[in-house]
Amino acid sequence: MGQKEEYANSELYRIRHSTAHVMAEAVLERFPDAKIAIGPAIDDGFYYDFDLPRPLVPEDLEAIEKRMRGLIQSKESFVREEITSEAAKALFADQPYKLELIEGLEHGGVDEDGNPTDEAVPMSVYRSGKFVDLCRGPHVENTGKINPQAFKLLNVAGAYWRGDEKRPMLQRIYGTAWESKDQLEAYLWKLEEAKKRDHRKLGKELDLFSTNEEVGAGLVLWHPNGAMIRHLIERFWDDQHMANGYDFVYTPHIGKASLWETSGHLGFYKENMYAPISIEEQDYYLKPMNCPFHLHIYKSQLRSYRDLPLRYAEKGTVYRYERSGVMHGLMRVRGFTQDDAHHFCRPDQMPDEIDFTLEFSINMLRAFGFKDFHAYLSTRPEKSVGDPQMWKDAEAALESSLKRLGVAYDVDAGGGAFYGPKIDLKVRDALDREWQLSTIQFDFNEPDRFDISYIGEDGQEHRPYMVHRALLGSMERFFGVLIEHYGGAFPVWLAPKQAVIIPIADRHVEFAREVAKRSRQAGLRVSVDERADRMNSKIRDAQKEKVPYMLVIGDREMEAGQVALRRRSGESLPPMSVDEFLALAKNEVEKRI
RNA sequence: GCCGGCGUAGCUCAAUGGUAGAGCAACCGCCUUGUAAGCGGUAGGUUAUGGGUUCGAUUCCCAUCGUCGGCUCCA
Repeated sequence: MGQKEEYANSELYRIRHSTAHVMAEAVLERFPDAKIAIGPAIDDGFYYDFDLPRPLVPEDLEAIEKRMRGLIQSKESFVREEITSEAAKALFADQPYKLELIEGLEHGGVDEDGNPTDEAVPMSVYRSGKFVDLCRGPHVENTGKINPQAFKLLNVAGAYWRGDEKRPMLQRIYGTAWESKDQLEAYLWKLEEAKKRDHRKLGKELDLFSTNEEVGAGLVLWHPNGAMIRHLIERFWDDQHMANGYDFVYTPHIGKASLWETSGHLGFYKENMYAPISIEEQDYYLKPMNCPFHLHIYKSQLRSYRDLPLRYAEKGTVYRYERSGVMHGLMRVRGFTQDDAHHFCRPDQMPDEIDFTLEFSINMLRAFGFKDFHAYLSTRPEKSVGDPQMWKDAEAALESSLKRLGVAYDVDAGGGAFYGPKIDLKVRDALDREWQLSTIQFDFNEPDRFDISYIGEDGQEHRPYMVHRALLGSMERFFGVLIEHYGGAFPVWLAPKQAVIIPIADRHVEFAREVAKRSRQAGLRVSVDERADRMNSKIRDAQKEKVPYMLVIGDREMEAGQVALRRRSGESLPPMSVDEFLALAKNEVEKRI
């Protein structure tokens, strides 16, 4: 959070906030009847929300941007003025959104950034040129401090007034602003890079997955290449779980209404569930979660304290009704497979169990090339179920595990689910973007609802702790993140095709097939490009497919019984024997590079 | 769900109120090739779907589906 404050006090923050004001001034010139809402600085830029007489088009943005440059040239000073609420109301008499903000400030309430404030705040306005805005500041001295070569308006989007979907929809203009032209260009370059790595684009180019209008939105078809990667991920996942004390379970995709009544989902999660399927006068629901089934497996027999901890793992496919506008490639879908598990343990085992789970989670993610983690610890909200002491113990266990493992974390006080505190783990990818993957959540609700217990040393029934956890999150989302992290150039151990063997002329095909056969026997996924094309063209195609190894075979290699290895990096290695190549590949597969 | 945009061949894109065109890919043929595109040919589209306006719609309008940028949501 220190970082946040640092940013809020930086010159860059002032530049961005000031650029937002200049933009609002330009918009008001163009649309004198515009109603202005709020316009803060954000990470990488700024925005301003407007209520306008018509939708903005790209030409508007160009014109506004041009006018902004003019306003910047005139070096208008930003002048701060303290003001009474009466004066403010008079000043903004025809600006209903500002009036609402003023009222909010009068009573405490919500400030410009949407953060609650407890007490009346002194009101201030900032003037620059003809524009005056209710604003806490700070700003740069004058608009000339904004580098006209270092800002850009990016796009227009809808945004609810005050983020409330029951309030009016405004038009939000997003922009970015920097101190220098170079910084702006670096930022725009990063956006371009991100576009190139977009998993939806790469998914098509590398033939990894698709969705289909007729199948339905948010329902993913895994093509052979994507499915191979998923299989390899799952195989690794299975091995790790087997080696770490998990039991595998399988459970159905639907369950009777009564199951979801018991679990409580029909009470608090129904709007995210698919409508029921009715048969023999019973309603069945597609499962949005796996836990009720796992709870029944737990309940299927009497449990002793000696049986615990129990860890039930399942790559469970769930279906959730996501509103139509929220779907996004593989990141947000309606049908997805969670790498789910539920742990049941005694209170005395609980801290160790959390330690184990967090460490296991981090090790799992590390295996896929993620190095930077950031955790969010969410604690008890106002409305919650369960014994407050259990909450405290659980929160303490989560926090001490984070500390022990040295994971950087923020505390989201009161941000937990009503049924228990949790840790969410975010990873940072190759482009410094954060993605939420793992989650470790206590549940103080379902054990009660299903009335699960174990017999303790004392011969009495006790309620176990229950923890939900997903390490990768879901196969879909994890795959999406992985695609973007590697930019489609998967490490050798995950590459759907690890090597393409490229015979230069037809007379080399036979030897190429021999090399392919030996490679397959050694466990590699290879193919021979037997097309009647030039070697150059075959290399080009293999590069585009991002195949890690290209083995070129011509007269020289055939005579010497060797292969010429070209890596997708462009690096060409001196000719080597097939065995040498296989040893090299084996080594890189094992190292997971 | 909401605001706005988009939907033309497998892919990337072009064009028009008078029933659509290119490159790549595919297929066929020639070439037998040395580290990112050899040459020629063939085939491929009810312009997302359903309505409407019009003499005529792929183009204009409406709805639906899908999708993109956001918002809200993601117990």
